[in-house]
Amino acid sequence: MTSTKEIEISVKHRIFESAKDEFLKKGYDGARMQEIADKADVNKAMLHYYYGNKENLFQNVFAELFVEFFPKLRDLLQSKLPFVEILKNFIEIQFDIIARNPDLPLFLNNELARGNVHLKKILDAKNKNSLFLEFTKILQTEIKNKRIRPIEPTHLIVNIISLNIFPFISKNMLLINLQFDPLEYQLFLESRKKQVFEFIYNA
Amino acid sequence: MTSTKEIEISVKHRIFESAKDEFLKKGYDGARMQEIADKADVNKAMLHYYYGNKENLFQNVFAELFVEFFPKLRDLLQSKLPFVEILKNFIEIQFDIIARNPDLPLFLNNELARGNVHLKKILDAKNKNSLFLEFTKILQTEIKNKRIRPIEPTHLIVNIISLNIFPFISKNMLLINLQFDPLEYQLFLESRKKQVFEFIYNA
DNA sequence: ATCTTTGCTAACCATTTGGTTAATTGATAA
DNA sequence: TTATCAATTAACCAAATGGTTAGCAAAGAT
Repeated sequence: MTSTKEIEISVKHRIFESAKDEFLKKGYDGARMQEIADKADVNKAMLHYYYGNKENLFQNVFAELFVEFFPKLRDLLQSKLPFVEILKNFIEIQFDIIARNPDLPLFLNNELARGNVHLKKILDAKNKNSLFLEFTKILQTEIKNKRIRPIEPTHLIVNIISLNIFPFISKNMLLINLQFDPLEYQLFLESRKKQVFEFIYNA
Repeated sequence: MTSTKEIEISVKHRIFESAKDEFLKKGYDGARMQEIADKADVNKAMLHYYYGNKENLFQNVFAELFVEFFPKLRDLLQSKLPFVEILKNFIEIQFDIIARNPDLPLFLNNELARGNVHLKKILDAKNKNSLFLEFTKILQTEIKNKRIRPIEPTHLIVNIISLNIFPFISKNMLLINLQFDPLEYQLFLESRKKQVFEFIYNA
């Protein structure tokens, strides 16, 4: 029934998923090849058989993590929707993407801080004609036409990203400082999307 | 001139500072005892002589990192200043503390994400009668007296923290996404304190 | 039937890394 | 002067960890 080919895909895929878990949770340094193998329920030698070495496995994993990230936001910014709608959608789309990958932002910042050159290259490339440049232009037009309060576009953009991403990056700090239990935290996140929009809109 | 005692203090202190650097930069897993010894210009055995083992050295380091953190903010919240002043000072004090320890937030979130139990304990303890609870009370009073726009206090607090801390945690991402060079980033940070206050105040 | 290729495993290897130890130095006290 | 004790070092050790290898088993090709 299971052809050699199917098995190959399945094992390779299990390794990949397991590695993704492990790297996201523990970072490059903390991740253990043996642990990845165990979670994928394969012999450790299989990791090298399919992916050569740790570094390469790592790169395979996070190269995939970006595929989803940018297209939706780019489409939005090029649409002709009214500004409020763009703003609202921008916040929501970004929020949803991150909610689906809650460990990603902390992971990325970590690897960058660690000086992961390869990751930096990938990001630089993805970021060629920058989303934020485009957003900046839209904001400048709005400000010139006095449809929104004057603000340095860079700051506004950073504000939006901050408000959206920070609760995910700092999940554990928030749990401690606000004395949330995990359920309360969940509810908090769910009410957050709307709150962030309102907050930005008011400011 | 240099008595034995002075040397002891000096060597131990050099180890401590070096370890702080290394742990903040690389995290527990990434930090290397040899590297710490080299940076402190001492024999590796000295680390164990003075601090026993890696775990203990680590705990010594980050236990100290909190001393400065909370008292100032607590004093502020217990003062009788008008709300706007409290808000303004809260933002500024928090910002300044973090600006002086820019690597700390990322480090903390990391260690918590990796399940550092000891760190969690320290934070729990420091956080006993919570700052944020106190701030929440102040906010509720202000809202009841209709001096500020109604908002869930938790969200407002998270907003303030987000806006303040995120640019430090995500330094590298911002450098890439906004295509800043380090100098521009520096200037950006300096203008940020005021911007954050205005933004919050308007919202 | 048999040869070849591919997926897979156990056992092994080399390096790194946290940690130890025995010996040395140098200051201080007797 | 000598005994003592803390500070320091080089050399070493054991465990962990990323990586390799020789061989097996089963599917496909000839």
